[in-house]
Amino acid sequence: MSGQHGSYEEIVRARRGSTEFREGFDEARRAYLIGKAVHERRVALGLTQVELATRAGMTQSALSRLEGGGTVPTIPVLDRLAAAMGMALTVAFEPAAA
Amino acid sequence: MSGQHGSYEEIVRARRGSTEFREGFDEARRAYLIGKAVHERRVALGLTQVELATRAGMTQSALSRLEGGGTVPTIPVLDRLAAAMGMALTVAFEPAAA
DNA sequence: CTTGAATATAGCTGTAATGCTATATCCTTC
DNA sequence: GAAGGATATAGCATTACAGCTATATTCAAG
Repeated sequence: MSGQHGSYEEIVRARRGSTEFREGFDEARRAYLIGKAVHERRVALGLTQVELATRAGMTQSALSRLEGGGTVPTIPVLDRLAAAMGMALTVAFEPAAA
Repeated sequence: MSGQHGSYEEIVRARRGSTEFREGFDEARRAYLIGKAVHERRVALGLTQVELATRAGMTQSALSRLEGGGTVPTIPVLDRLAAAMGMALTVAFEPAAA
């Protein structure tokens, strides 16, 4: 058990510095932040998922998945969502923070 | 010929106002603008496609396709490109212009 | 014109998001 | 607790992007 325990922690420690691990983390955060923004805006508009999804030409299940941070949405989907929420999507390269 | 000619123009005219047509146009423009931004930044950095693609962990062919506006890139790819170009990607919902 | 580097394209495969339908689960009201 | 609305999840199919390799085309220098 102890051998397995040490081995597991070593693996996690090694992966933490790897590009793949970081990308996975960044993607999950990106998905989370987008989902959160959509959720908040939807609630602010007083819409159900069905209503917003219908407006955005998508399914309630897809919207639920998105709001929950389960996927990194495609830009066309985000464009449609933005329009449905009376907003505009900005996708831009900006100077990197120091 | 004239019947077909008129019919074709009517179809185009009808499609122009349709959501599908507009979405296709908006997507193409989105792809174009993103590709243009990447191209300009790459040239400004004095990098070849191979060099930038390598930095961004993608293939030269994918980069060429992207720069040419052939695809609407996924957000993870744009994130990697931004990092490779020393920039940051912004994806945000903003108030719609009037 | 030739050569080599840079870029664009072709054709196929793999992957992840989204769509679809159905259903489970949660939440609120009575 | 029951009922109904809202949301989350399951499982499968479809689609588009990106990967891969190879090659065609373009471009610039000699």
